[in-house]
Amino acid sequence: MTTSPPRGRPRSSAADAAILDATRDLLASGGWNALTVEGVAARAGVAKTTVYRRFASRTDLAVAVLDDLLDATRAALDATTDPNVAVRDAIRACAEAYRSPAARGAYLAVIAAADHDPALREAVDARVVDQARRLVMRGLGLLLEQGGTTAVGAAAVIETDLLLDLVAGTLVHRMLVRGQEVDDEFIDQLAAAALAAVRAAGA
Amino acid sequence: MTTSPPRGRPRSSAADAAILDATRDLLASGGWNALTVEGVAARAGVAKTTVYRRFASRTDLAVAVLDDLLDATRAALDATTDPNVAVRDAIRACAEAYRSPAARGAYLAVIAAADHDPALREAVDARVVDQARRLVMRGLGLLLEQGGTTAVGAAAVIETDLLLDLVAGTLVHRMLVRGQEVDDEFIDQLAAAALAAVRAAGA
Amino acid sequence: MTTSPPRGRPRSSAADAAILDATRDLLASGGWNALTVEGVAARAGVAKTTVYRRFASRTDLAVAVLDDLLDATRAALDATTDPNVAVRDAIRACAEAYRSPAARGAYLAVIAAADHDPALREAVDARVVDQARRLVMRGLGLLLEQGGTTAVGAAAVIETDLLLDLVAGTLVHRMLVRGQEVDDEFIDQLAAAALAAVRAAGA
Amino acid sequence: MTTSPPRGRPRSSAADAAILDATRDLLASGGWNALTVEGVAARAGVAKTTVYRRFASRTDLAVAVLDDLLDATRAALDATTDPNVAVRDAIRACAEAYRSPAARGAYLAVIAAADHDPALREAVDARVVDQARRLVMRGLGLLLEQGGTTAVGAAAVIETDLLLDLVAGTLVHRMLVRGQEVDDEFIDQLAAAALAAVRAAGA
DNA sequence: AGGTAAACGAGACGGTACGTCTCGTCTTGCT
DNA sequence: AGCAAGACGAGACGTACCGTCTCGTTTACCT
Repeated sequence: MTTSPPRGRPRSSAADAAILDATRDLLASGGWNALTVEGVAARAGVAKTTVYRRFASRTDLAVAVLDDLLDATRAALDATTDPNVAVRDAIRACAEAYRSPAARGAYLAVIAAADHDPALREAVDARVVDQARRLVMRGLGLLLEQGGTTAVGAAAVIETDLLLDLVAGTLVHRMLVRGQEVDDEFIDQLAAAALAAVRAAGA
Repeated sequence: MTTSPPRGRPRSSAADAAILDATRDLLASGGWNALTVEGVAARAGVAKTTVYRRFASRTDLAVAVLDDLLDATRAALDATTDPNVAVRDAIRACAEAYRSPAARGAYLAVIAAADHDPALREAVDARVVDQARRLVMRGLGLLLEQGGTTAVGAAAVIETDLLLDLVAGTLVHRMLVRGQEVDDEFIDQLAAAALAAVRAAGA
Repeated sequence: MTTSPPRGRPRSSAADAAILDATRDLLASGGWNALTVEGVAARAGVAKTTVYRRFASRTDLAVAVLDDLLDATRAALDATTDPNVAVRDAIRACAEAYRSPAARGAYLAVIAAADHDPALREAVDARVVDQARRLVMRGLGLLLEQGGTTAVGAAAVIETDLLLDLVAGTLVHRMLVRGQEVDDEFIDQLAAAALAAVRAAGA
Repeated sequence: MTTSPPRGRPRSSAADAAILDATRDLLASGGWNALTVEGVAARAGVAKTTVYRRFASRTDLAVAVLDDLLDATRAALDATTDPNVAVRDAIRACAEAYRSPAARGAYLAVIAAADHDPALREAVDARVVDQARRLVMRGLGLLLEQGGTTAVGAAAVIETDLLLDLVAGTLVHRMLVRGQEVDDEFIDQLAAAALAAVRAAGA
C-alpha cells in the first residue's frame, strides 16, 4: 500500500498552525472549559469543518498542543554526565512544562478524559508520560553507569516506573493539584528524596 | 453573630441524599462528561432547581461527592502506634480513594477546573487535599514521637508538604495519570521510599 | 345554607389594596408579559400564597384591575338628557378607559384568554363589556324617548348590540389595535356615524 | 446596494412550512398559551435552533401565521364593480379571518404585545391591519367612482381610517371581544351602517 | 385568659419553557 | 478535493415563574 497521490486541493498548512495557536491561546486564557471547537475555528479564522478534518474532538486538540509543548521542553535540555545534574534537569524540565498555562489546562483535562477512553490513555502514555519517563531514565542510566555496586543493586530492585511516579507525581501534586510554585530549594529537596529512595531500594 | 433562625420550608434531606447518590452514580458510570445537572436531577427524581439551590455548578457537585468519599475513607482507618504501619495505612487509604470510579472521574476534573478558579482551588485544598495531608501527618507525627535524634532532626528539615506531595503525588501519577493498579508490593516500595526521603532529609 | 361566620384571622385589606396596586403598576409599566404572580407578590410586599388565596391566576388579577378601572370611569359621567351628548359621553368614557396603560395591557390579554375559557368569557361579558353596553344603552334610550316615529322605528330594527359593537369596536380598533389617539374630532365623527347608522336602520 | 449572494447551506423550505403549520395547529388547538417555541419545534420535527433562526419569539411566529392566513383570505375575493357587494365582501373576508381558530388566538395576543413594542406595532400595522385597510379602500374606491356628487363629497370628508375602524372594529368587537358569531343578517346591517356613515359624512 | 382557626411571611418543591450555547454533521458554491 | 459559510438535529445550560407544599408566626374570634 503506497501513499495515494494527493488529489484535489492540498491542506493548508497555515490552517494547521492557526488551529494549534488558537487552541493554545484558548487553553492558556480560560482553561479546558474555554476550549471549544467553535471557538478555535473562530479564533483561527477557519471553518469548523477545517478543524474537524484534522481533529476528531477537543481532546485531540489538547493532546496535539500538549505534544507540541513537550517537544519544545525536550529540546531545551543540556547534555551532562553528572547523574545529580541529570536528575535535577529532569525535574526542572517537567516543572517548566507544568508552568505553561496552556499545558496546565490541557494536561489534567486529557488525563481525566483518558480515564474512560483506553485509546486516549495509550496516546497519553506514549506521547506525554513517556516524555517524562525518558528524562527520568536518563538520570537513572547515568546513576547506573557511574555508580558502584550499590547503584547497580538499586537498579535491580527499584523500578524505573516507581521513580517516574515519584518524580513526576510529586511535581504534578505540588504544581497542578495544589497550585503551588516550585523553586530551586524544592527541586533540590525532591532530587535528594529521589536519590535517597533509589539508594534505599538498593540496600 | 448567631445563625439566623431557618425560615420557610426546610430543605429536604431526602433530596440531598438523592442528589449526591445520583452524582456518584453518573460519575462512576460515565466520568466527568456524563455528569450533567440535568442528568443528576432526572436520576435523583428531583427538579433542576432543587439541584441548583444546593450546588452552583457540576464542579460543586463533584467536590461534594469527593468530600463524601474521602470522609468514608478516613473512618476506615485503624488506630496504630507503629509509624511504618501508619504510613502504609495512609498510602493504602489514598489508593483506596483513587480506586473508586466516581472519585477518579471527579478528582482530576475538579483539579483542572481549579486551575482557573481560586475559590475552587481553596475549596479543593481544604476539603480534598487536606484529607491526605492529615493522613501523612499522622505517620510523620508517630515517627517523631518514637524516633530518636535522627527523626527529630528530620522533622526540623523536611516539610510536611513535601512528604504529602511525595506520597499523594506518586499515587496520583501511578493510578490516575498512568492508570496503573497499585498492589501491596508497590505500597511497600512507596513507603520505603518515603521513609528514606525523611531520613535523608534528617541526615 | 347561610354564610358561615368568619373564623380565624381575617384577610388583610391592606394586602388586598397592595396586590391590586402592584398589579396595576406592573400592567402599566410592562404590559401583560410583565404581570407575574411572583412579581406582584414582590412589589406588594406580600407572600405568593397571599396572592393565590385571593386570585387563582394572573388572568383573575387582570380582570379585577379592569373591573376596578371601569368602575371609576362610570362614576365620572355627568347626567344629561340630550341624546347627542349622551352618545358623545359614552364614547368619551370608553376612550378614557382605553387610554389607561394598565387597562390597555389587561383588556386585550383578558379577551385573548377568554377565547378558550367560557367562564372567563362570561365574566368579561358581565363585568367589562356590560359596562360599555350600559353607556350605549343610555344614549339609545334617550334617543327613543325624545325621538319621533323614526327613532321608534329604528329601535325596532337596530339591535342594541350592533350599536355597542359599532361604538366600542371602533374605539378598540382605533386605540388598541392600531394604537392611535382619539381626539374630539374623531369622537364627533364616530358619534355622527353611529347616529346615522341608527337612522338608516329606522328608514 | 445589492443583496449579498447567499453563502453556506441554504435554509430548508421544508422546515419553513413545518414550522408555520405547527404554529397554526398549536394556536388553533390551545390558543396563545399553547404556543411555545419548544412545542412548535417538537411538532414540526425540527430543532429549537431552527425555529429561533427564523423567528425571534413566539410573537413573531404568531405574526407570520396571521400574515399567512390573511393572504389566503385576500386571494378568495371575487372581482366586482358594485360598491355594495365590495363592502359586503370586505366584511365577509374579515369575518372569515376572525373565524379561524388559529387567527383568533394570534390576533389579540399580538395586538396586546404590540402595546409595549413599537416595532411590533409597526409590523402589525403593515402586515395585518393593512390587509383590512385594502379591503375597505376597495369598497370606498368603487363608491367614489360610481357615486355622484354626494359620494365625492363624502370622500372629501370621511377618512378611510374611520371607515376601517368602523368595519374592522365592529367585527373584532363582535367576534373576538364578545365571542359572538356573525351571520349574513349582521353583515347586511353592518354594511348598511357603514354606507350610512359615509353618506352622513358627505352631507 | 386560653384555645382554635385561619391568614400571613418565607421559601423549598416538582415542573415547564425560556433563549443561548456548543456539539458534530450536512449542504452549497467558490477556489 | 479543500475550504468558508452557515443551516441542521440534538441536547445541556442556567434562569424565571408556575402553582403547591410546608414551616413558624401573627391575629382575630369564641368560649
